[in-house]
Amino acid sequence: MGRSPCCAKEGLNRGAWTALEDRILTEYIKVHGEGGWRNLPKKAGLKRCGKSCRLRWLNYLRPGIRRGNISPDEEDLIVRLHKLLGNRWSLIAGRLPGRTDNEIKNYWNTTLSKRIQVQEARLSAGGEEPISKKSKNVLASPLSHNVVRTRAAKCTKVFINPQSPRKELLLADYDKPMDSDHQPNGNEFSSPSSFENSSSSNFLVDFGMDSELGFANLVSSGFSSGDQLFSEEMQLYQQYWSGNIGTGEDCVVDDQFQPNTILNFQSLNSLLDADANQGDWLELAETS
DNA sequence: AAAAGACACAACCGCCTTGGC
DNA sequence: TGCCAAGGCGGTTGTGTCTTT
Repeated sequence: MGRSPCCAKEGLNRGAWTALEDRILTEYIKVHGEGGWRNLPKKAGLKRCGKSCRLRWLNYLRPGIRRGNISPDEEDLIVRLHKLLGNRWSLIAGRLPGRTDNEIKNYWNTTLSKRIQVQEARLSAGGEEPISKKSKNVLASPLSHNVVRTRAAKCTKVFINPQSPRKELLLADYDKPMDSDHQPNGNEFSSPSSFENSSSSNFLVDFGMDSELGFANLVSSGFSSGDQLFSEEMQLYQQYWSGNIGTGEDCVVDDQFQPNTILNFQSLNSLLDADANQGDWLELAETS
């Protein structure tokens, strides 16, 4: 009944890893490589759950891990990315070389969320009650009004409402706040304009890509050097919007765009530099 | 100096997604 | 197409350390 546990718990070590266990795991992975976590403990001679081995390796033993001393720049980046992505720790960590999702998550929950809370409390003149341990989880949750939900929007086609100007989706439009009550469905990806018009079907994007991947790559590829965003795919996309690719009504574009294809953001830097509501312009549908 | 409370972070848990068959 | 195993992820807990009283 129910899900079988990842491993038998009996006779396994739990809690903090010893130096010896670390060495065994490191040596084993050096020889055999990563993967096969379930069988790894038995093969390596570790009395640990496979998941535990994986976590230990990814978060602490893996080469290139940086520990502690999160710089102000990194901190700033975390705050911005969290504002945009919510608790997508792995995505955030992907933008911070050497940092792990677990470390960032911990840092957020113990330090940053509180600091932000204090800052916000100062801004809003009324004094707020001190942060209790119980309120931590609330603080850690994404700010719902401006978090980009990037999950599961598989796309293979682009549909354009012929009535809509092609460049309607350029960044200028995204300055407008989106109707937060709007609940997109299916594979819909709507421009703010379409939200404002309560016409969610004006614009559908289906790029044959995992939008999460696309956005993750957007974040990781262009964030620190905004103009890099204008990759080949970007140029293709721009050509498309300027009418050089695809013609006619309800243009269907297949295979023109690679997974990293993104909308015409001027740069992610400017995106993140803008005010707190900036994240509102993008919302990808969650599949239900 | 000791106890209590707060903090920081490593590790665990369970759900979800993905890929192979 | 459905099932299952494996991997990945985010939330939560446990515990050692630090700070305050």
